[in-house]
Amino acid sequence: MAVKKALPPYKVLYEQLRKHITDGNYKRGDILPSENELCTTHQVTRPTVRKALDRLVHEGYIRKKQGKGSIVQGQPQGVGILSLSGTTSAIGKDNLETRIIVKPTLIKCDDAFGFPLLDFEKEVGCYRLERLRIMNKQPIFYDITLVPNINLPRFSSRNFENRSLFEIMRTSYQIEISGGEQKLMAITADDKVQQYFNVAAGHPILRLDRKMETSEEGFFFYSQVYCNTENYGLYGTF
Amino acid sequence: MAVKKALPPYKVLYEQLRKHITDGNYKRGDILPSENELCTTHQVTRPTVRKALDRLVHEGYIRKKQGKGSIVQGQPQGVGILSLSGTTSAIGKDNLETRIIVKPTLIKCDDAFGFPLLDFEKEVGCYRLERLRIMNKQPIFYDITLVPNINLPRFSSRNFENRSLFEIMRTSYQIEISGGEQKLMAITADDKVQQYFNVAAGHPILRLDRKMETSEEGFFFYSQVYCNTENYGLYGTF
DNA sequence: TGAGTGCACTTGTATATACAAGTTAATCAG
DNA sequence: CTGATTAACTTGTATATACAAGTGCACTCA
Repeated sequence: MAVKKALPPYKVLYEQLRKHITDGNYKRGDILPSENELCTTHQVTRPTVRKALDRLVHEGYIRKKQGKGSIVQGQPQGVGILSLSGTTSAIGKDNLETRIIVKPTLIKCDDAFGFPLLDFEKEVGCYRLERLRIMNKQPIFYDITLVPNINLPRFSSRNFENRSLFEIMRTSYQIEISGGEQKLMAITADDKVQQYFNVAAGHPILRLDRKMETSEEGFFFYSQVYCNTENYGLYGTF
Repeated sequence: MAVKKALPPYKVLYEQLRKHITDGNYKRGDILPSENELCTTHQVTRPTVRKALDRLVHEGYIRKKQGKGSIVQGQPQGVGILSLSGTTSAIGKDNLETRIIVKPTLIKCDDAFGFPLLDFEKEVGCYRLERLRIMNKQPIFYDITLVPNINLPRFSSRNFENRSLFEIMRTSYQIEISGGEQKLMAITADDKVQQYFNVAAGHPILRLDRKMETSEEGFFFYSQVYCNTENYGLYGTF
């Protein structure tokens, strides 16, 4: 039970380099130590080093160039669709305000925005919360989130204002989002959305239904995001 | 100029296996020949075979299970945003028809759907083509593509019907899409789009502006995709 | 018969080595 | 001083080999 299996060397190296990048020890544009250097400093052979680097490349942390080296790219952006790109170029994070419309409430449901729920998820129920994200006094996102009621201590009483769910999951529960599925569509605003976004009837809205996979085997959560892309498009890299 | 560089063995094997999967010779659930078998049949060593398989895993064509083998997953869904998920679950590829509306034409432009063009791209001009993708007799995508006029032999005369640009790039020019940026928004159909999609005025449309990076240093291409998501949502994994 | 053991097969990880190919900077000839 | 060559680096690809670890089936023994 909970046997702490030693990480293979290539994963150790991967985690270490990754941390250096996310911590900012290596900045965008920096060149990582060469593969041979990493070999000697970590006492492994080149294929092992390359395996770690391959992973960093794949995830967008670094870029490699033959004859040159491994160039740090920085934090990969837009795993899925996360960041915003506005007509005004520079938008501080400070201008993004998050308001809770409906506090986390335990409900029973059979389906999460088109994604079928597992039997045990139906059984334990899900926390449901609604939030509105406002940028420069303008509502941009309205989202509904469903989180299955597995053992997440004090979940319903946590403060979700101005903190992303992803961040809470990671810092409070050591759960990371490892991937997911999403479905996108353009719709016209219904009454509720019209009101939240303060737009006219028939206004085009982007809707995003997502199922998030996590590092916790068998734990998923779900969200439905409505986005007013009139002034701010959804931006992402892939 | 245009030296036909021989593909390295691992890429040859990758292409071959990939083709077998996309052609349906290997179906979902099938087990690929074991790594050692592939070694003998292709006269390469295991690391080489594994490199090809790693790539297929990464792209979602196969899944590997230690002690068992390589299990075919089928067509990968949504590298970036590509595939479709309809209300009807099973949609054969056969039902997706691609029609060229405007054949590749060399034009000069300063800007590609919001992405600034490099100086040399402005100088050499771009091929522009327009396509309409039709599924079950219903137009789903309308896209405009801009490809800078670098040396791509016979580009303008190639057949783009029912073949993705990505595929042509890969097989004819050994150019792979390594990533990119995209911007998403919901809009209402303008006159042209209304006509192509045969929808009413004010119909919500999803617009996707993309800049594609390639394995060829400094070579990008651009597309603007209009999507009628009324019956088929855009589906992707991340 | 039935449960358990072991073997043969699979993929996972790692070493050691070799050469090809691209980049950069120093060196040398003019 | 300028320009071409060279040498020393970098990553890319490939071989050959070894053992660990997970899976599944056939065989054995109670």
